[in-house]
Amino acid sequence: MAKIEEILKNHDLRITQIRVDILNYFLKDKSNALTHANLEQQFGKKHDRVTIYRTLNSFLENGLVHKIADDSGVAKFAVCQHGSSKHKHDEQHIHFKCKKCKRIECLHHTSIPSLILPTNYKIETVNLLIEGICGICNTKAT
Amino acid sequence: MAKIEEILKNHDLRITQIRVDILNYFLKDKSNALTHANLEQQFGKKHDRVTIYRTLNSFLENGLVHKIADDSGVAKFAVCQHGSSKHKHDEQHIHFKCKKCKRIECLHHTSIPSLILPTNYKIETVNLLIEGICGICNTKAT
DNA sequence: CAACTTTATGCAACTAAATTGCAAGAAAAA
DNA sequence: TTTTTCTTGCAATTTAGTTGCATAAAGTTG
Repeated sequence: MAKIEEILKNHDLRITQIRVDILNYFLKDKSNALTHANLEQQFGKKHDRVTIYRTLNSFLENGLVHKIADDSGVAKFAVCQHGSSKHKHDEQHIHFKCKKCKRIECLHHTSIPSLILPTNYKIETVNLLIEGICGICNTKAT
Repeated sequence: MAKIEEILKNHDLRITQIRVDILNYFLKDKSNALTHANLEQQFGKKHDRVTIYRTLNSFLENGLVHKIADDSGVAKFAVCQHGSSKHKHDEQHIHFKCKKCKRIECLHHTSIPSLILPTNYKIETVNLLIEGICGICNTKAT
C-alpha cells in the first residue's frame, strides 16, 4: 500500500481520490499552511468545493491536520507532525506568518516556553502565532 | 470634556453617539473581548449593523482596540491598555479563551516570554492565545 | 465476488460574517 | 454660518462555510 494511503488508514479515513490528492498536496511542503481557497484553486476542477470543505473537516477531526488561529477570519490548516495515530496529540509548536509572502508555516523545531498564568487558570492548549518577516523574505530583502 | 470623549480625540476619532456607546461598553470590562455579534445584541436597535462594523474597524485602525486571533473565524476585539495616543503600541500580552464560559480575556499582567526563532526570522508581533479553564470557572467546578 | 452496509461525493440551496456604494446627515474647521 | 470632511443608514453584494438529499463509491460480510 502506498504511503499516503497508509496515513489515511492510520487516521481512520477511507481512501478516496480527493483525500489522496489533498493529503499529497499538504505533504509537498509539510510546514506550510493551506486555506480552502488554496485547495480550491488546485483542485476546483477535479473536485467539488463542498467536498474540499468536508475533506478538511475530516482531516481535522481525525487529527491529520490542525487549524491555525489567525486574525484573518479564514481557516488555515497544516499537517500534524506525528505520522501515525489520530490519538497522539501533536506537539505544540509556533506558527509564523510572514507579512511579505503571507505564508503561514509551522516552526516545529522551535518550542514554546512554559508560561505562568494567574492562579486557578488551567492551560489546555497554547496557540502561538508570530508575525514578522520569514527567513526567505528577509535574506532577499528590499 | 468627558473622559470617553477625550479618549476618542486622542485616537483621532470624531465623537459620535455610536463611538461613545461602544467605547463605554468596552470599558465596562476592559479585559473582556467582544465580537460584532455581542455589540449588535447590545446596540442593534439603536445603531445599524454596518455602522457597528465600521466603528470596530476605525477603533482598530486608530489603535483603540486590537483584534484577537482565534480559530473560530469570528473577529474578537478588546481595548488596548494604553489610554492615550494611537501611535504608542500596545504591550504584547496573552489572550485566554475559556472553554467553559467561552469568554476571551486579555491577561495584561502575564508577560510573554522571549522566543528564539530560526536565523533570519524577524519578529514583529507575537500573538499568544491560551485555551483552557479560567479562574472563575475553575473555582466553581463541576 | 456478490450482496450489503456504511460512508463520501456532488449539487443546490442556505446561513453567517463582513464589505461596498451611495445618498443623506452630522462633526469639525474655516 | 457656511463649507468641508467624515460618518451613518440602507440595500445590495461578497466571501466563507454549512446542510439536506439523492447518488455513488468504499469497505465488509457471507
